[in-house]
Amino acid sequence: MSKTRIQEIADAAWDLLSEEGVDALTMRAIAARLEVSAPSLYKHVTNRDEIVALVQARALIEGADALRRAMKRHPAAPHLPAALAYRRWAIRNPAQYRITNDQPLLRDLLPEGLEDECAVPVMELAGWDPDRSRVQWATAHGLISLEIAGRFPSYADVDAAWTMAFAPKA
Amino acid sequence: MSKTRIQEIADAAWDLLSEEGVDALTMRAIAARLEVSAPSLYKHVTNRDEIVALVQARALIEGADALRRAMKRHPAAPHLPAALAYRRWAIRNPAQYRITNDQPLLRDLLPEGLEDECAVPVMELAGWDPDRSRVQWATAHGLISLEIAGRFPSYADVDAAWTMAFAPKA
DNA sequence: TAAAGTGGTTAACGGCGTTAACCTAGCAGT
DNA sequence: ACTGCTAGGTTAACGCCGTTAACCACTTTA
Repeated sequence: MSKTRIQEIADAAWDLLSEEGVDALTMRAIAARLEVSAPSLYKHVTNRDEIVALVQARALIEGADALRRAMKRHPAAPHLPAALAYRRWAIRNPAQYRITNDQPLLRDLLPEGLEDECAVPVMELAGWDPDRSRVQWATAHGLISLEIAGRFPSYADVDAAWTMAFAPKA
Repeated sequence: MSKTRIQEIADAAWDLLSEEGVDALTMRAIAARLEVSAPSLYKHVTNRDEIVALVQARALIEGADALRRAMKRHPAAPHLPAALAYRRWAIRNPAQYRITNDQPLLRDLLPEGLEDECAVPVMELAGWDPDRSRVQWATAHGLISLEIAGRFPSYADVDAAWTMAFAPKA
């Protein structure tokens, strides 16, 4: 059973983001990667947003997986390792991170329940306190967003900030 | 002494963002607001980025001012009021917030030293600890960014998250 | 008075998402 | 074996985008 064409489109979009960044994600560029003309993409997808949603779905899943793996590896004190694993994933996939977190999620086009599923690990880390989980999520997201946007000066010790934010308090 | 044309362009861009959002900030729309053709903007500005930079500069200043005013009003316990004032400003100017914080700052086009100036109030709130200031900045930015992007469910108590993040610890 | 500069104009280019119209190969049903 | 449908391509084109080129009129300056 080979890859469906939609999967090939999603993969091409993902690779394009990895290699050339957010602005390179055009219908024509995706099509070129599949050696096909741009309009033919519309035989498989209703519009560009549907492709963006495929990317967002994969990004949500990969981010949550990174969190879960780190939590499993460090069951005693998972906070900092999990946070750093999430950061690592984001810094390695900045275009995908931005396309899923710096603009509205295309909820209508996402698999049912996916967003909630991916929030579970964060909830767990926060001891199922919803306010705390939102603050911790926001802190991680803020640090990543500012780092990706280049808002920290080059001499900034970003690791120290993550440690301060997520290391168990004495 | 009347407004310079560049100031009129910056104001038109600002208003356009307020009224129609990030995607509406096109050269043609700005020009239309000034009842002028799009190419004539290039007599005053070298490209669109220069206009974006004007918006970013104003947003940085207004955000920092909101912080400073709140700190002055609540000298005893400034953290939460300052954070909420910053949030309030951002939520009222979401397009401007996004254009200056969700993409790289156009540093080359910003007034010299502006970025550092605007970071001062945050530094002061963090007791001049650079790591702490970055964490607090990131937390506020993360909460705002997620709120603007609609990532919190409608039933979420966002105020409670801000209180947890910024209220003086017992 | 002539020259230079200022701030407009229209036409146009290449890139974008998207639509319309068409074509062709493969398969299904009679 | 012929018919007709469908799946998945094609090219041409539209209206938007940022931007450039060429031109023009008015004002200032030498």
